[in-house]
Amino acid sequence: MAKCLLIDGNSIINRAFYALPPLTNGAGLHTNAVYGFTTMLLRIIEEEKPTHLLVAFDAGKRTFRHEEYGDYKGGRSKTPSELSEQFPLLKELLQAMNVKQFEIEGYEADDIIGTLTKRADEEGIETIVVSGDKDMLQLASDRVRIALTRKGISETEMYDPAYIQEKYQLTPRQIIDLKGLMGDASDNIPGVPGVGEKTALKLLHQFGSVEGVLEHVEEIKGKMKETIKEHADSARMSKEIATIFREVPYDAGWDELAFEGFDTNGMRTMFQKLEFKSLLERLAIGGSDAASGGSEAAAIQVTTVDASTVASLVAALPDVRGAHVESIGENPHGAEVLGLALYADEERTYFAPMPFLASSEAAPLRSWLADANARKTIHDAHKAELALAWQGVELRGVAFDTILAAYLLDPTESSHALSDIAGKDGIAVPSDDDVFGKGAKFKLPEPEKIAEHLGRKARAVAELAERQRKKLAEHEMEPLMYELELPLSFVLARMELQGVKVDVDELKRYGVELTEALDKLVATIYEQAGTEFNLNSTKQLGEILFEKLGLPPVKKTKTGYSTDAEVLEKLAPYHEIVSNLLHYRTLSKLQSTYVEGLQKEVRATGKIHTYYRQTIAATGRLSSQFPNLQNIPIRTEEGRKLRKMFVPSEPGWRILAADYSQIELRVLAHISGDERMKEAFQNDMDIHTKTAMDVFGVSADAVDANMRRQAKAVNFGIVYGISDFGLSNNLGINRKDAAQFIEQYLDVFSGVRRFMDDIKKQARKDGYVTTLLNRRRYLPEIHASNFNIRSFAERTAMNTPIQGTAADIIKLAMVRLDDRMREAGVKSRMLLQVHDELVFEVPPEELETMRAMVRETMESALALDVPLKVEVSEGSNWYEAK
DNA sequence: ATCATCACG
DNA sequence: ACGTACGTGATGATA
Repeated sequence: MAKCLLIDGNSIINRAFYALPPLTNGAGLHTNAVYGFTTMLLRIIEEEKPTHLLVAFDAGKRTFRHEEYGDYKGGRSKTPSELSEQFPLLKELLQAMNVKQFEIEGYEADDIIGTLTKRADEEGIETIVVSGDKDMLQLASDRVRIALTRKGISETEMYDPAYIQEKYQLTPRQIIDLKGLMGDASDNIPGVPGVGEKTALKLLHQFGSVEGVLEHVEEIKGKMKETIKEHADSARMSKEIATIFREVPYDAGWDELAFEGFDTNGMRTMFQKLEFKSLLERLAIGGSDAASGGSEAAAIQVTTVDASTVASLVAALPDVRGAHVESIGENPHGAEVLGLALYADEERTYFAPMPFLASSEAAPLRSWLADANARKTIHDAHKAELALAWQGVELRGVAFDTILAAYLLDPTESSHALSDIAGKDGIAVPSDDDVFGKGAKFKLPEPEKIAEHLGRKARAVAELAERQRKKLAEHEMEPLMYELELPLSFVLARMELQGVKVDVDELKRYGVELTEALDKLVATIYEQAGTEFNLNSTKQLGEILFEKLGLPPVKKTKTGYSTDAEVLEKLAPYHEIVSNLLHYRTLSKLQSTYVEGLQKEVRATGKIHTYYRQTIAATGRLSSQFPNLQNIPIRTEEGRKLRKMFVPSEPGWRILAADYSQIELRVLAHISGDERMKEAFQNDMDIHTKTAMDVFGVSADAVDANMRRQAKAVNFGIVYGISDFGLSNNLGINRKDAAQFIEQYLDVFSGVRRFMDDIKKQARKDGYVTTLLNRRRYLPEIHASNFNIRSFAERTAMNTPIQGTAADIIKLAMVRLDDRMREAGVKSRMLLQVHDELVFEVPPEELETMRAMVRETMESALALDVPLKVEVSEGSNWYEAK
C-alpha cells in the first residue's frame, strides 16, 4: 500500500526556528531550525513509515498571490538572517539524506502540496500533509490527513475530515471561508475587522460560507451587520487568497517521490558538519541494522582483568593507544574509582576494576601507570591523576589528553564529556547518564556493562586523539597544548593534592561571632518590619519592603521585585531597615558560604583540597570548585578576616603571595601597541592617575580622587569591552556623558581605539579571536542581526584576548615556577592560583630564595612591550600576606 | 532545575 | 531604538 508524506518545508523550518533556542556549531552556523526540522522528520518517518516522501518549499520572491493582492504577506518582518541562512543547510541535508525536495518559481509550498493531494484524491493514494499552518486543513479528505505541529514542533495532531468536523463543525472546504472572515495577521490577509475565530465560526455554522454570509447579511444583528457589509469585498478577496492553488505545473509521477530509506552515510557526514551529536548517536545506535552498515557504538570485546588475565594485559601495554579512568561524581578528591580501561586494538581492550588495580597482582600495571616514559593518551588526565592518587595509585607519562585538546579546539563547548566530543566526531559513545543514570537515578549497572562502557571510552580516546592531534597542528596550537596546558594539568594536580591548611578552630570562633551579630540583626529587622519572615526569601522581602512598608520599587526581575544590593542602597534613605538588611546579607553570605561551606570541605588532614577546572572558562582562565578558593572575600574587612584561617601546614612556615599588578591593562598596552599606554607602564606610573591626566588634560597634581575613580572605571570598562551604558551604570552618570567620556578616552588612547576596531573586524572575518599564545575563542554571534546578541559578541571579542592572554601568562609562570622550584630542590609549595595571584607556603629559610624566584619567573613569563610587575608579600597567614 | 544574589579577579 | 559592562562558583528559595 502506498503512503505518501508531504512536508511543508517553509512552515516546519519556521516553527522549528522559533520553537528552539539558538544553536550554533563550531563554525558559527546557526542550526536550530535545521535540527528541529530533522528531529521532526525522523520522528514522523518512524511513526508513519511512508512509501513516498516530498519536502516542498516556497520559491520566488513574488507569487501569483502578490499579483492579485499586493499586500500579501506585507507587514511581515523580514526573515532573520539566523533563519534564512539555514535554508541552504536544510536543502543540503535533505539532499544528502536522499529526501526528495521540490520548489517551483512563483508558487508556495502549499500550492505544490495542494496539487499533489488533489492527485492523491483522484488516484486514491493515502497521503499525510505535515505543516504548522492551519490553512492546510482545507486539503483534508478521505484520502488526505493533515498533521499539524503543536507545542512548537515536538508533537503533531492528526486531522481528518471527521476530526475537523468535531472540532470546528466545519468541512475542510469551509476552512477557507473561515479564513476569509477572520483573516490572518501573519500573512496580512485582512478578512473582516473585528471578526475573530469565535464570530467567524458562528457565522459559518449559520450561513455555510462567505458567500452565504454576504447573501444573508441582513439577518445579522447589531454592529456586525454594518461591518460585514462594509468589508464584503475584503472577505471575498481574503477567501480567494486563502484558497490553496491546486494546479501547479508539476508533471512528475509518483515514482519520483518513492522513498527507499535514508542515505545514512550522507546523513552522518552532514550531522557531523552540523554537529548534531544526539542525532549522530541515534544514527550509530539505530544504525546497526542492515539498512545502514555504518559506524555503530557497536560491539566491543573487553577483557576484565584479574590475576589470571593480567599477564596478557601487561604484554599489551606497549601498544595501548587510549586509556580511561572512571571515578564517580564530579569531585575527584577522595572519589570512588571504578577502574582503568585500556585500548590497544579490537582484540586487546581491557578493564581493570579498582579493587584489582590496587592488588599486588596489579603491580606491573601500576608501574606502567607511574612510568613517566610510558606515554599515555587519556581523557582528563588531571581528574584521573587526582582520583587515582587518593587510591594510592600514581599516574605519570601522560602525553596527550583529549579533554584538553577538545577545550583548546573549542573552549565554549558546553560539555567536554568524552561521549559528547567523540559523538561530534562521529565516534558513538553512550553518555554516562545513559549508562549510570542521573541524579537520584544513579545506579551502577552490572560489571560487564561497566567494562564495556569504559572499554568503549578507552577506544574512543584513541580514535579521537588522532583526529585532535591533526586539528591542533592545523590551528598551530601544539605549543599551547604540549608546553602549557598539558604540563599545567600536572602542576595543578600537585597543588590540589597538597591542599591548603585551614585553622578550623579559628574558623569556628569566627562563626560564633557571626551568629551573634546575625541574631541581633534578625531581631532588629523583624521589629522594624513589624513581622517575622524568611529573610533569605527575596519574594517575602519584596512584599515587606514594597507592599507593607510602601518603599518605591527600583527595578524588577522577571519573577518579581528586585532586592539586590544596588536596589537596597538606593532605598537606604527611606527606611532604616534597609541598612540592616544589607548588613544581614553580608554576614549571612559569610556564614553560609564561607564559615559553614569551607568547614564542610575540610578533610581529615585539616586541609582543603580544591579542584581546579582547566576546561571551563571560555577565556582560558582556571576555575575552582569544591570549594571555590578563587572567591575568598577581600573587599570588606569583615570578609577579609576569613583569610586569617588559611595558614601554612608546617609549623613556623609562612604564606607567600605574589600578584601581578595591572596585568590586564599591561596586556592591553602590548597588544594594542598604544604608545601612550605603553609609555605609562614603561615609566611605572599609576595607570589610573595617568589615564585621568590624559583624558582630562591636566597635570598629575590636578588629578583628584574623583577623577582617578572615574578614570579607573573607564579602564575597567575598556578591559570588559566598553559600552556607554555599562560605564554610565557604573559611574552613575547619564549615558551621553559616558559616551563622551569614552570618546575622549579613545581620542587620547588612539591605539586602543584601533585595537578595538581591528579585533571586531577580525572576529567578523575569521569567526574567532585569539590570545597571544594562540588560544582561540569562536564568536559566531558576531554576525547576529539582533543588536544585543551582536554587541555581546563584540565586547567578548575585545575582552577575550585581554583576559585570555593574562591567563596564558600566569599559566606559563606556574609551569616554569614548578620546574624551577623542583630544580632548586626547595621544600616550598605552590598552593593556590587566583587569576593574577599565586599563593605558596614557604619554610622560613627559603623565604628570600622564593621571593626572588617567584618574582623573577612571573615577571619574565612572557616578554611584552611593557614590563610585567609582580608584588610579593608574606605573612603568617593569607590575610597577613597583603 | 532555575532564579536571585553575592563572593572573587 | 535596542539595553549589558568580562569571566567564574556557591547558596537558599522556589517552582
